[in-house]
Amino acid sequence: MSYSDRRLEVTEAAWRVIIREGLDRTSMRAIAQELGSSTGVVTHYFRDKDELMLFALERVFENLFEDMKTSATGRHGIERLEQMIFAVLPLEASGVPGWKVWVAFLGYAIGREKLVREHQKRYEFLCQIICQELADLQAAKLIRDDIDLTLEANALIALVDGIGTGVVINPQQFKADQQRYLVRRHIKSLLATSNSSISVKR
Amino acid sequence: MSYSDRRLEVTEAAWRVIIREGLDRTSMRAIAQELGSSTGVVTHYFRDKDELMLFALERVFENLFEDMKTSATGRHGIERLEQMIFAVLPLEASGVPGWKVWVAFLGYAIGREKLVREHQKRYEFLCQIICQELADLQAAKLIRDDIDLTLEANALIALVDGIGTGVVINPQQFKADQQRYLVRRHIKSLLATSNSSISVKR
DNA sequence: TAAATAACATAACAACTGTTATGATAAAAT
DNA sequence: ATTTTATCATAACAGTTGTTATGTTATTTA
Repeated sequence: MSYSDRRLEVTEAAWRVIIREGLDRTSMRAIAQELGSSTGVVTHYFRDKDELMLFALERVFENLFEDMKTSATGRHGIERLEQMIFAVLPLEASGVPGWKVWVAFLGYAIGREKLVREHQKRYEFLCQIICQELADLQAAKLIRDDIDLTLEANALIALVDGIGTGVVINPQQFKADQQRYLVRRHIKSLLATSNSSISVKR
Repeated sequence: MSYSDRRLEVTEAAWRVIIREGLDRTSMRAIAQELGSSTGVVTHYFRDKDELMLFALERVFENLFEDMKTSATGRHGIERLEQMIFAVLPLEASGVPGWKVWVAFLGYAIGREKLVREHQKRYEFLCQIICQELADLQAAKLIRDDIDLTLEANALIALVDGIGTGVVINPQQFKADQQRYLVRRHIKSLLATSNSSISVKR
C-alpha cells in the first residue's frame, strides 16, 4: 500500500532526473534530492541501483501497456488495432516524457547484456500482443491470409519505435495526424486486396 | 595525416569500449587501455571528453552516410532509393556495431540538449537527402505527385531507425530479406497509381 | 647541430559514485 | 506498555571519474 506508493514516488523522481540530467547522471543522491529527501529513502526501498533501474524500466513499459489495453477495450476490427497503436504513440506532448525514458534505457542497454535481455523480453511480449490482434483480424478475413504475422507485428513495432525516437529527438518532426496517417497507411497495406485502398488526404 | 589517423584510432577504440561496456562506462582510461596506451594519448588528441564523444558520433554518422553515397552512385529511379536505404540497414552482422553505437548515443542524448541538437542536425540532413531523392522520383513521375515529401522522408527514416533498433536489441528479429521486403513495400506505397499494386482513392 | 614541437607516460587533484553501517524517530504489533 | 519494525537521515568507505600539470622521448624544423 503505502510501501508500494513510496516505491513509485522514488521511481517517478528517477524518471524526472533521467529526463532532465540523463540516465548515466541519475545518481542515488540526485534521485533523493529530486524527491526532497535523503538517500536513505532510496536505499530503503531498493536493494541497489540495478533494482531501481530495472523497476523504473518496468514501470515505463507497463504504463504504455496499460494505455494500450485501455484503448483496446470495447473496440473491434481494424479500428481496435489502430487505437492500440495510437495509444503508445507520442501524439501529445504528454506522451513524450515516457518515450524519452524509453529511448534513454535503449541506449543504456548497449554494453549491458542483462538490460538487453530485458528489452528483448518486452519487445517479444509486445510482438505477441500485436500478433494476436493480427491473427484475429486474419480469422475475420479483414487482412490478407498470406502475411507473416510475426514479421508484420515487428514491422509495426519498428515503425512506432522509429516515430517515437523521431519525436524525442525533434518534437515537431511528426504531428499527431501525421503519426496516425502513417500508422493507418501501414495497416492498410495489410488489408485484404479486395478492400485495399488508400484514401489520400490533401 | 598521421595526426588524423591517430585521432581515428582513438575514436575506434572508443567505439569498441562503447559496444562492450556501455557509453556511460566509456572512460578516458578505458579508451586508453583499449588502445594499448595511456590516457596521455587521448588527452593529446582531444581537448576534453565532450569533444571526443562528439567526434565519435560524427564518425558513426559519416560512415553510414558514406555507405549511402556509395550505394547510390550509378543507380537511378526507385532502385537508387532502395539501395540507399539498404546501405544503412543492418542487413549483415557487420552493420550491427555501428547501429549499437548509434542507439547508445541516442539514449545518451536524453538530458543533454547539446547532443539532442546534434542528432537533430543529422536527422534533418538525412531528411534532406531522402527528400531530394523523392523529389527526383516525383519529377520523373515514378511516385505520386501528391505526397508530402518531408513527411515521407521522415517516415522512411523512422522505419529504418525502428528496424535498426530492433536488430540491436534482438539480432534475429529481422532477417536481411525481411528488412528489404519491408522497405520495398513501404516505398511501393509511394508509387504512381498506374504502377502500384495498391489502388489509391483520390 | 640546436631548438622547437609533437607524441606520449605518469601522477596527482578534487569531485563524484554506489554501497554500507549506524542512529534516530515514529508507527505497529504484541 | 513494551518490543519490534518501518521509515528516514547522516556519514564514512573505497573506487572511479575528467582534468591538469609535469615529465620524457621522438620527430621536425630552422
